[in-house]
Amino acid sequence: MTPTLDAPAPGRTRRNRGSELVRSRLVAAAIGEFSAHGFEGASTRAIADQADAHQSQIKYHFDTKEELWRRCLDQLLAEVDIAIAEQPGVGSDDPRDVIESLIRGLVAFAAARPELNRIMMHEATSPSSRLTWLVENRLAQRRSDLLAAWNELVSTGQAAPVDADVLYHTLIGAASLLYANAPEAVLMGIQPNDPDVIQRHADGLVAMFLRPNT
Amino acid sequence: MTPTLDAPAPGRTRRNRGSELVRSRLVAAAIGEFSAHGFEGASTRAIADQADAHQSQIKYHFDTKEELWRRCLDQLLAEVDIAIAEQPGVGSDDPRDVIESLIRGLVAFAAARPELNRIMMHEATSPSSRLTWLVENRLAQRRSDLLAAWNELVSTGQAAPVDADVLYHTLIGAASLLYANAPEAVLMGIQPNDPDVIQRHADGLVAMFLRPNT
DNA sequence: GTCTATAATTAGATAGAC
DNA sequence: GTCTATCTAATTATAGAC
Repeated sequence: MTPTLDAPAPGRTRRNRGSELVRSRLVAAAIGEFSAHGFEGASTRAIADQADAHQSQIKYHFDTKEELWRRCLDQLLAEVDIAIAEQPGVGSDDPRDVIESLIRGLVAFAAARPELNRIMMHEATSPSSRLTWLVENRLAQRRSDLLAAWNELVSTGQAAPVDADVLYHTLIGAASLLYANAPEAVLMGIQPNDPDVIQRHADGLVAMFLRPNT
Repeated sequence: MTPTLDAPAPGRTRRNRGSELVRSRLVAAAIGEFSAHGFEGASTRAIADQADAHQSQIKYHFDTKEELWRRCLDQLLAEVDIAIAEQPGVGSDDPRDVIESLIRGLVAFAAARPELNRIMMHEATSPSSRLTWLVENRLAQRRSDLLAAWNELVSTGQAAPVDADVLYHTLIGAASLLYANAPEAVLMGIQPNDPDVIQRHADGLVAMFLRPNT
C-alpha cells in the first residue's frame, strides 16, 4: 500500500496526503468491523490494528467512534448511489425501466458490498442516536425517491400489489438478506457470490415486483 | 409476576419451581437484549437486572453467556413453529395452501415477535460457533422443509419464478425486515404494528410468491 | 501527525458465605 | 439457589512526549 497512489483530496495540500490515507484505511477497516460485529461489538483497537494505525489515531482523525461510524455510512451510501446510477435504464422515461434498474442495482450492490445492509440490520433493531441520524439525514430522502418511482409504476398498472407502506422494507429485505447473511447462506450450501445465483435472484425479483407488461 | 402461575416443568419437583421461574425470566430478558444489541453488544449484567436476578445466577443456571443464548434461540424457534402450525391451511393437500400458510405464518410471527429475526440478522453477518450451531442443528432442517413444499408448488406451476437457491432468504427477507427493523420503519413514518399494514403486507407477499391460479 | 502510557469504565467469569 | 465481592481482561477516551 503506497501513499503515492492516493491523490490529495480537494482543498488539501500535498502534506496531508499521508493523513488522508490513514483516514481512508481506518474507514475501510471500520466498515468491515461494524458490519461483522455491529457498532457495540466492534472495537476501535481491532479497527486500528486492521488499518495499521494506533487506536488513539481514531480520536485524532474522527474524534469519536460514532463519528467514524458516520463516515463509514457516508462512504457506503455513496457507493450504493453509484451502483444504482450505473444501471442502464435508471434515467429512462419508462417507470418500468427505472424500477427494474433500481432492483438490479440493489441486488448487484448487496452482493458486491454486503456491508451496508449488514450495518443497517445491526442498527435498525433498536433506537439509537445513530439510527435517528441515519434515517433523518440519509435514508428518508432515498425512501421518498423510491416511492415516487414506484407510484409511477402503480399509475401505469405495472406494479405488483405491494403496499407503498411496506414496499421499501419488502424490496430491500428480498434483495439483500441473502448477501447480508452470506455466512449463514454458505453454511446452508448456497453460494451467494456465484454470478449465476445473483443473476437469477435479480431476475426473479424483477419478475415478482413488476407485473407482466401485457 | 407470581411464581405460582408457572407449573413445574416435567421431571421437576415443586421445590424447583422458583428456579424454573428465574430461568424463564433470564431467557425472556436475554431475548430482548440479544435482539436489540446482538450477542457481543448485550451484557449479562443488563440481562440479570431486567430479570430481577444477579449476574452470577447466569453462570449457575446456564453456565455461560453462549449457552443462555442457545436457550433463547430454542425458545424463539419453538414459538415460530407454533405460529406456522396455527395457520389454517398448513396441513392441506394443496401445496398452494401450504405455502400460503407458511408465508402468512412467517409474517404474523415476525410482526408479533421480531426478536428471532433480529437475532438472526445480528448473528448471520459473520461466522461464529453460534452461527454454525444454529444452522446445523436448528435451521438446515427448516430450510429443507420449506424447499420441499416449494418444489411441490413448482411442480404444479403455481410458484413465482424464484430460484430454490435463493427462495429461503428472499422470502424471509421480504417477510421480516419491516418488523426486524421496526425502529427504523417507525422513524420513516410507518406503523409496523398496525394490523392493517401486516395484513396487506402478507396479502402482497402471497400474491407475489404464488402465481395466479389460472 | 504519530505513538506510548494510562485513566476510567465495563465486560464475563468465579469463589465462597449464607 | 442466591448474592456479595472480586478477578482478569477488554473497552473508549485522553494526556502528553516526540
